[in-house]
Amino acid sequence: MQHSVLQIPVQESLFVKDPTSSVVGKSILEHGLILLSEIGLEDFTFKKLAVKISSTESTIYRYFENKHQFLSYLFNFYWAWMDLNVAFATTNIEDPKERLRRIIGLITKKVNNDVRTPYIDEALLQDVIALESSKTFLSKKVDEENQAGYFLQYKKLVDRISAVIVEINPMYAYPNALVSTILESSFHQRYFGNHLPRLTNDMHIDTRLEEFLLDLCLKTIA
Amino acid sequence: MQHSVLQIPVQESLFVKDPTSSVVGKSILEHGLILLSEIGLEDFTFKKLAVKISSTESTIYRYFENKHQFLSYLFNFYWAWMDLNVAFATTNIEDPKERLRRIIGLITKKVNNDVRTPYIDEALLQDVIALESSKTFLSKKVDEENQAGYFLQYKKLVDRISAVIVEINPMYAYPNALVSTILESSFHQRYFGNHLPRLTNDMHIDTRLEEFLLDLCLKTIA
DNA sequence: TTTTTATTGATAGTAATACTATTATATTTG
DNA sequence: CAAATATAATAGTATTACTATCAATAAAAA
Repeated sequence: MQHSVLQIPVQESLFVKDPTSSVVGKSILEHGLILLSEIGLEDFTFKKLAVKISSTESTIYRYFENKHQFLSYLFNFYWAWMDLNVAFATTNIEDPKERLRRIIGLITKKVNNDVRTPYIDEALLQDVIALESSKTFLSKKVDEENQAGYFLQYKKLVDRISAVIVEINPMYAYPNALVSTILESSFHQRYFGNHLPRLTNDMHIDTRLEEFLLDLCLKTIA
Repeated sequence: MQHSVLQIPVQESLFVKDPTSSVVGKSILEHGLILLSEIGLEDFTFKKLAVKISSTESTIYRYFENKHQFLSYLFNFYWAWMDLNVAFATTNIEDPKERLRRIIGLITKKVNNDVRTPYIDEALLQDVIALESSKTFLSKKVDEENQAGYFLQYKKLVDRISAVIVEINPMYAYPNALVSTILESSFHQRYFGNHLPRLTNDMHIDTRLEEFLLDLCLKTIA
């Protein structure tokens, strides 16, 4: 019996050749993610990945222009997947405050591997995105990459959550700013909790992070 | 007549040889900052900087281990300088809310070059830190660098502002988290305003950014 | 099933990066 | 003035970030 497979759509501008279209491509995704989580973007090279999957650099270059594009692919995958989860978790919930509560629950809690997406381990992906995602947009090439659609999925999610905020308080002037602030903060506060504890207040437990952001959000738009 | 010179203290772990102790060192700081602002950290190399200041790579390596350490030096300089400004702007102000207001004014508004610090142009530095600062701590070497004191000045400022929050509301559970969130947000929201406007709400004008963060802050700790 | 086409692996090569080492020449300090 | 120190010039290495070529092989079309 085969379980259902989740197809996460990623822009064509984020790859040279669709990695999901072949066995090597899927291997690049799977082991590229693992390698990234192990050594970080700075030390990550296509050469090392090639050795790991018993292939060659030139093959990997046929799928991705460079490691930055590879990271951006994962970035989009993550947010597309999260957007799907958010959409699912909020359908048929009348009360917008309850929807916001569920959304903040989703973005603050540690995720588990989604078995419906083979070759991508979401638990690993979340760690990688927490550490590396800011590097996708903090670059001199933002405008060019933005034009190419590198940040579409992230923007879509921000829009979706902003809409909930507007529903709760149509007069609030900064819904998108608030949403992108809590999304960034969610990653950074957890990271600070693990590495720079003086910059936060004991964020080891998911529920504290959730309480911090939910409280901040509700009070701000009240 | 000589105007006063501000000495900004930077940890010894952030350089090999103190760049303020020599003419070449100061030139490295001054033109390194300019070059960074022009081409960004990814394309920045000591070779390019050496050419720019008519010196050599080996000379620059005698001051900084690598470009990451150079960035961290600037990161600390910026926050030490900002901490000084915050301290100055809040002395003799009784009301903690007024102090918070002034602090948020300081961190959200565009800074001008401080003539008391030769060879460092704070206006440029702010732009560079906005774009690159996250890269100082989002790395696999955080713990090691944290141990070495790479983030001391940032932590000091967060503590100082947190103390004000605690004064306003001693019961608020997340003062440090709130402060690091607004500091990060301040940079990112302005950046989004310039490059990814869909992630924010018209943050071109300093006063809007200020209003957004002050409102968020005051309501959260109310 | 054969031919065509596309994909991969193997190999080679280039320019740039991120350094380290050596030495002659300046410059500063005692 | 001598001694110590800092710099510039030069050279060199390992790695990175690619690009190019081509033979072997797998997949698709005829």
